[in-house]
Amino acid sequence: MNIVTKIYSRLYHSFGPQHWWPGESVQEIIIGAILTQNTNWQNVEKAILNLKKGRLLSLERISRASLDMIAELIRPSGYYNVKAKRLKAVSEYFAQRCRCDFTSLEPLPLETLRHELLAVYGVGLETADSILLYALNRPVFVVDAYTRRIGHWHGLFKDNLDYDSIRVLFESSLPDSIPLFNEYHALLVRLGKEFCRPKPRCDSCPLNFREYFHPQRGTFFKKNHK
DNA sequence: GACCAGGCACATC
DNA sequence: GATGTGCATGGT
Repeated sequence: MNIVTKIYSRLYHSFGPQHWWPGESVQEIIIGAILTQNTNWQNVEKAILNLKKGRLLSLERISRASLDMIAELIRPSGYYNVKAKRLKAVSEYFAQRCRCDFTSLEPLPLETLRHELLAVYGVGLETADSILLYALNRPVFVVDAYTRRIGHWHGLFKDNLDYDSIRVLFESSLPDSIPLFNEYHALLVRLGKEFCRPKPRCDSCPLNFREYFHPQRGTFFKKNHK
C-alpha cells in the first residue's frame, strides 16, 4: 500500500465520511467554491444565506444582478468586492456556455472543461478543480493549502512543488474514483482544521505528527510508513 | 490585538 | 518565473 493510500485509510478510520460538499444544489456548490476562497466556511454560510434571502442563490440571477447588490449580500465572506466580480464572471460563463444546464457539459472532455474554467476571471486551479469534482462530478483531486501543508510535513513532496504536480501525485497514487477524491480532500481539510493551524498539534493527531515534526529544531524529518 | 481561514489577479523585479 | 501585494470579514 502506498503512503497516499495509507494516509487516506488512517484518516477515514479516524474521522469517518465527511459528507462533502455542503451544498443543496450544483449552483450552490459553484457559488460556494468562489466564496470560500481564503475564508472560513462559517463566513461562507452566512453569505449563502444572504444570497438565498435575496433570491440571488442562482447563477442566472447573479449574472444579471448589479455588482453592488451581490457585494452587499456576500459581505460576510470577506473580499466582497472582488468576490462579487468573480461570482458574476463565473455565472456569466455558465449562463452563456450551457444556460446552466450542467448535464449538457457531460460530453466535454475533462481537460477542455478545466481549461475553460481556468480562463474565467476569479477561477484559479483550486477553484476550478473544486467545481469540477464537487459540482460537475469529474475525477480531479483538489489540492488546497491543507493538502500542501500535510503532504509536505509527511515528506510526500517539497514545500514549493507546483499545484499540478501535487494533484498528479495524488491522482496517480489512487484508483480513479470520484467519491474517493471527494472524501480524501474533505478528510484532509478536516485534519487540517483540527491539527495543522498552522503548526502541527501533535496530541491525538491520527497521522501522528510527532513522528515527523521536530518542534525544537522547527524542522521535519522523514520516517518510513509501513 | 494578533493570527488565521477550503485563493486569485496583478504589478514589479 | 519568482516574489510581493491588495482584497476584508469573523472566529479564536
